[in-house]
Amino acid sequence: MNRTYHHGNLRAALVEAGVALARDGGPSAVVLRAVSRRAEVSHNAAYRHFTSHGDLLAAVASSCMERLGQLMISRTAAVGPDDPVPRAWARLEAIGLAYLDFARTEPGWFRTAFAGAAPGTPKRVDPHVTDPHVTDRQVTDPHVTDPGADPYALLAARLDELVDVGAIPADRRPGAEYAAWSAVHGLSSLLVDGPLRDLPDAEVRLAARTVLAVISRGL
Amino acid sequence: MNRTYHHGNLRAALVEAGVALARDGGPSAVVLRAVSRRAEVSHNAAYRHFTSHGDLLAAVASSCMERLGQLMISRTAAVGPDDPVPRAWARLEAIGLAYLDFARTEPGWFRTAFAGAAPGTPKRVDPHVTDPHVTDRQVTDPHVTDPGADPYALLAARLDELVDVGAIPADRRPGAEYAAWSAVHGLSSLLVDGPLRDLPDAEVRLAARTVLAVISRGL
DNA sequence: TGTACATCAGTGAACGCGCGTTCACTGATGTAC
DNA sequence: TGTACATCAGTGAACGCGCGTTCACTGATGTAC
Repeated sequence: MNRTYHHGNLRAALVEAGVALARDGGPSAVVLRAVSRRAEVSHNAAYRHFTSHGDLLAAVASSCMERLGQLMISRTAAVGPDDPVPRAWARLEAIGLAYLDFARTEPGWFRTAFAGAAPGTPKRVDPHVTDPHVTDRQVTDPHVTDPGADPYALLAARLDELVDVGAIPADRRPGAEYAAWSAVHGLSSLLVDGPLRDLPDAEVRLAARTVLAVISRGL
Repeated sequence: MNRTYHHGNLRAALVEAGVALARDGGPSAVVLRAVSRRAEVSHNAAYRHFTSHGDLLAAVASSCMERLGQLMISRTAAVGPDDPVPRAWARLEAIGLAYLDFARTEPGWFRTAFAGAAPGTPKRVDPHVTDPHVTDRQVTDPHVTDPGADPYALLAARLDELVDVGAIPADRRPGAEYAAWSAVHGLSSLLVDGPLRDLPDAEVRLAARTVLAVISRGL
């Protein structure tokens, strides 16, 4: 980070500052003036790189989402090379646990990742898009810089693997991502933000175990 | 609502006004001054009935939570009187669908119901409480006026029923509420607030069906 | 039944706050010749 | 290599805004005698 009058990479520095603020305070801490302050820049400099506060927040949210994806990737890679079937199950469980751990250890980032599109700034998904590079069901944020770290895609890959190795019948595959994602995301939300906020650790472990077991069994 | 200088029931009127605002705008629309305006009262009158804005918001959130519970109750009651086992399953599914429908048709209320305790105003749950009237695992808001309309308790009752009629083995009961609640809450959140916000209706139906099927099968 | 008085439940004005955004500006950079 | 100049990326001051909260107040109500 050079210290000339022209910053050099202010956009990235602002996102980084926003991520740091989001870590403790969640999305509401990503305040334009506070972010600028932290980046040691006047509070209107951000307008050279973002059209509005919401635009900046969306970029910060994408970065948080990517961090979640990175954790999922590293946990998947750490799963030992068993037989294909138990391995595929273990890898699914690994991304589920990564998701839960991310939510629990970085609640600010977790909340920010899913607060990217405020009401009034809906994230449009046009189902009739014809661009061949756009997959059939694109739900991720286009600003995520590493498309390989998209949590949704990572989940879909695990489910495909389960079908490929014959662990689950192919006719169970449609909609399976909704079930798996909902269960893990729901527990995360209830624990981070919701009425299970103060659940004792032992209960949290029981909840995590049960959720993952019910999903595996149910698929 | 009498129109004397002394309102008579301003507390209830403020909560009602807050609920009306939350319906369109979610929790962030429950602004102390806006609520007072809607109740046609000066904007500091609320301090006769609530200690702070957060206190008012919590009361509004409880009311929203109660509405969710009421819908779950009425849907449960509408389930036909089959044999005990399919009936118990149908009743579980009914509360799950009620939850999803509530989230989809009243997103403002749904978001407000779960926004009651903002970070900084944690809802304390003391696991060592000795009051015999407090159940073992109290997670609900003490301000809910109808304790019978507590969504968590309603879910627990359905799961107990499933065990009672022999639909699921008793050793599957512990933690089952986490799995069922997480899955349904997670899908609701992803659809209302999250990346599945713009999912086409057909996909929403597939998602709902899959989530409920996976949970039933997994239990 | 009438009156004095304490208490309750509202009012109206004002406070300081941090926010997002806009404006006219200026210093730094890159390019054409 | 040097210079003129357009463009880029910052600055500093100011804007209006609605917010939660506090203050001194006053009209309405209920109670004791």
